[in-house]
Amino acid sequence: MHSTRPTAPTGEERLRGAGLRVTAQRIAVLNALADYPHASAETAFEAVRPSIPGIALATVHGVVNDLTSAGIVRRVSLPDASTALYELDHDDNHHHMQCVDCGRVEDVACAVGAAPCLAPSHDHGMRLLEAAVTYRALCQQCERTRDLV
Amino acid sequence: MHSTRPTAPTGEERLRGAGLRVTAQRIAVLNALADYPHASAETAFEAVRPSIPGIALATVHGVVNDLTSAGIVRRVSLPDASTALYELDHDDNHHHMQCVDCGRVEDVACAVGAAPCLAPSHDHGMRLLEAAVTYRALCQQCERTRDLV
DNA sequence: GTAAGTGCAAAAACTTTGCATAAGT
DNA sequence: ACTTATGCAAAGTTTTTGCACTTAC
Repeated sequence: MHSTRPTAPTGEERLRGAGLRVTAQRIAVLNALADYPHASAETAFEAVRPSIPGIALATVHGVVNDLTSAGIVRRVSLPDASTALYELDHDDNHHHMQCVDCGRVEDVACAVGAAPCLAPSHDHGMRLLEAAVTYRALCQQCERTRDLV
Repeated sequence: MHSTRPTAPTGEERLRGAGLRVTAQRIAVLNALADYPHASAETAFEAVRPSIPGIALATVHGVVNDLTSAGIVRRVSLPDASTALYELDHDDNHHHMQCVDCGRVEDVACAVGAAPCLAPSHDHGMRLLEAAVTYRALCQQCERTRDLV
């Protein structure tokens, strides 16, 4: 029997749903973010170049900005990365673990699921939207290297 | 009767404890961060200029980098700030709440206290150092402004 | 006296902007 | 057709680097 489970929307569907035009550049960037989660604009640019040789880095910046505003992509700001990273927004409110030495980033599932997953001790009169958790850590490889010092 | 409660170490004591030389610039930056928590390098620079007219912005960057490496200062990377912010590290493992509209930052006490205050669902083979929580929120003032749109 | 820190200028890294051209609807 | 997006180049921001000079120890 065939599954009746709804499939995740394609990049094209996501763009149309947000009222954005479907361009080769946007599709290519979405594909690059699927291949390289937590990619910088530069990384996405390099990943996209083979399929769209003429693309400009400024265009990639424009694309990730547009897609972030549309809620299709999430911008991730981590303490130990100097540049902004981007990932597909799957509405799963997951968090990130980063090696403070090499900067490697891993996803960490959120136990709660819906945002905000954590209540602050004081709301400072602000309306809470979401809680982003970053786990700062040391990966095995870096820990070994560090022991040699 | 006199209190026997230990006082917080002074900037000079913290510098000496880290094996760093005590300079007027470093003391001034530490004082600026006490006056302006969550200051950018530029903000600290402006705050320090009256007392040390000849100081260079590059020096402030150097100071906050050195003090961050020494664990005296914490670098705070927030999703809705384009520049790095710095605060004195009081080892209280507190978190931050930021208005996504105006960028205002408030401290949020951590219920647990000691880092890491939160356990990840999966550690990816990494040794956990600390969990940093950023609450993205909307302050009353910005919410009102937004309602007018 | 020696090593560490600072000031300055220049460069690097990252992102945005303005405008003509091209492409999507 | 009309509007939006792209490519390019240029400028804007933020941060780092190299080297001579100064200061803390």
